[in-house]
Amino acid sequence: MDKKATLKDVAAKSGVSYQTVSKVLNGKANVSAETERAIWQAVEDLDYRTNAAGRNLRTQASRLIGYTWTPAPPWQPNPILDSFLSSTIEAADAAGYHLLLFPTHNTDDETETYRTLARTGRVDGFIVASMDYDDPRVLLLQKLNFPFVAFGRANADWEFPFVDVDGRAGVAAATRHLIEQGHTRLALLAWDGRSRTGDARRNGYFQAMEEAGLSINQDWVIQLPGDVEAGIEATKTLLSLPAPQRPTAVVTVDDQLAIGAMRAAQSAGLLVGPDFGVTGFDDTPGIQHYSPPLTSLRQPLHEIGREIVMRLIALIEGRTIPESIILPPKLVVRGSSLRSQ
Amino acid sequence: MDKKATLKDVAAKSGVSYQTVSKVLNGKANVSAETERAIWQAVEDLDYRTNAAGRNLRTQASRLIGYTWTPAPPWQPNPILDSFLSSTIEAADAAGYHLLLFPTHNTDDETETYRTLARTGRVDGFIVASMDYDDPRVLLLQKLNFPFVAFGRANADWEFPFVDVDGRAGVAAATRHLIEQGHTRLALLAWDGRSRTGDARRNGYFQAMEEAGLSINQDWVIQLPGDVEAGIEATKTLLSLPAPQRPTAVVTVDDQLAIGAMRAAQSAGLLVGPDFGVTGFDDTPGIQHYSPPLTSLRQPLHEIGREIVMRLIALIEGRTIPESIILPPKLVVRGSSLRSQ
DNA sequence: AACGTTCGGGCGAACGTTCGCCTAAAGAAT
DNA sequence: ATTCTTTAGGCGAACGTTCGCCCGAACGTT
Repeated sequence: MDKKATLKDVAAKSGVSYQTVSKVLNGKANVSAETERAIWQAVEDLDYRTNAAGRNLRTQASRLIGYTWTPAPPWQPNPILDSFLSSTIEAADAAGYHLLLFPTHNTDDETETYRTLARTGRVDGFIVASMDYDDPRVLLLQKLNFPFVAFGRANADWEFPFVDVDGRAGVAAATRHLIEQGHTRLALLAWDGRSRTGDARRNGYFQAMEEAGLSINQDWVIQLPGDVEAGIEATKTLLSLPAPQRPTAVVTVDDQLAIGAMRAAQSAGLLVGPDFGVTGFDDTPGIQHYSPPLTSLRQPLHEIGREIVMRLIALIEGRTIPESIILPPKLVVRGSSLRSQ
Repeated sequence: MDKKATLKDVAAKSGVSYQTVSKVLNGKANVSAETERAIWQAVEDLDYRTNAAGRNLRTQASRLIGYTWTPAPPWQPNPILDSFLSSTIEAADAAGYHLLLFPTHNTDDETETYRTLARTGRVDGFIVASMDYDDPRVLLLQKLNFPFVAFGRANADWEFPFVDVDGRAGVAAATRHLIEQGHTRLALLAWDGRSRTGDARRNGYFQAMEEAGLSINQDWVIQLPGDVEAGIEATKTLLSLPAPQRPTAVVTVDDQLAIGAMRAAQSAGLLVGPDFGVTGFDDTPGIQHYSPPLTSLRQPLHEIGREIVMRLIALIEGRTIPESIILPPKLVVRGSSLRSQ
């Protein structure tokens, strides 16, 4: 590495003190036009750039935002990573921040990494995703009084800034859509375990069913892990019900489950769409090329990233932060849910 | 934010000078067992963590690695991002480094961001991906004498540390596999434009065809953008050839093209696999659930991430760096390339 | 008794900024 | 002619580390 020019080098070259150079560069100066020109000239000649470590030390800020996510197994697509990261990075960049990625050590205490990053001043704030009830990260960051914005919510009575997607409204829309297609016997594939996101999506189904005056068969609501295999198994079970109780469509809370449902229905000789309706959640890139293309709910990831970053930076910089928001997903209708193709 | 304990606080509490505390924490001390205990006790009591800005300034290092990628359009899956990032982060973390993500501004000079990040000392080195011939980033970083390791190669006569995947061997294996399935008329869908990666993959096809003594029809080699729509169009063209010159299988250089090929073949009433063989490249997560599941080439992303990071950190820390390596992708055979299902 | 040696730890300095306060000179106002 | 105000920029200090050098005391050696 070549050594870099410092403020002192620029100062020496332009004949002022280095503190004055600093002021000029930060627009806080009170200097003659001539001096200013000389300084900028020297900056250019030396290709001077403010040293990040020096600035960080002095300002007690890193201009870094921490983010982590739980990587999917290699055979499972991550429906949102690319879009979410790129919109986040872009928004952060516009405000002079960068994103720092850190790993999730599932071995030990999962909050330890957050604590270290916070206390060492490595990052100025966190984007906390994959939220869950009683999320220990929220507890920790609140105790540390450290800036963060969540993607999603936790316990109903916890207060913290967040941006969330209205999973209930989304799944309700999908359910209504299937009902409009003429289905009356609709099953639900939802996640097992309790999570706020899972509860919301499940409730969307209940809400839409109730509003349509449709009864819900206990056997139609299946809780399972969110992967294709589980979706296949569950759908097989559904299709083995006696004909009058057999559902003609299935609403799912993620695309993996929906893919499983499609595969199982197809193995059973059903035509997905006309015979058996399926909807997913996330609009995972690529599902438009499945046969049939999968109807799904698309989260406004670009907006989510922007809104999260905007709030977080306001929080970091001590400005007042806009109210938390809940954004609606968009139902993208494709062949898997259409009776007539 | 609560204020954090510094070395001086720890020193005051344990009755030594703060410099001594620093030495103990870094294992360079020469102190009595008793003093050492007292210091560690104070560290624990105060929950002291080394301040990153202070250390960075003093050591002239950020312990940050820069990475950027070109985001895919939202409807296109990114086949490698999740796996590559997580393996990279993990490897970096193990060595005490973090990953800094920065955006690609396609508006202005694309190297400007690299230059700034390097000269401000924001990062200690780069992972440079999406390599191409005459890549200006390589030129810049070499001029700056700044540490980087590339994922992929550029011009044949350029020398720099890299980790690459043997695209030629991969596509050759896919081609041979189709030949073994009994195909003799094989087409190739390859990227237009020149890129080292594209050339390598294309050459894999030529190599395998030649080795098998099969002749190549000019019409069978199509250069096109790497997306599904282009794949569909190109395959339609192939299928409209007079029967004797019509290919019975197509080798592609990425999964998007392969998906396009499958769709076009299916629209033409062909059974993909038995009637028409297709292979892709990247083993994009999710393609195992297409109908039929797509045969593809899987890059050893976990190993790639590890090897890149290992080299980069060696470079940064001035250690001797292992030779660059070229890793083989693995052919994952699925229904799209099998004659008998 | 004078001399080295090791042990245990102190101390000054520097990394590159930013920030608040100070001041010399010049011009304006009384 | 004196005072007041602005203009233009200097200066000291501090952010929290790490590193090399120094030094006193204790100990053992001729």
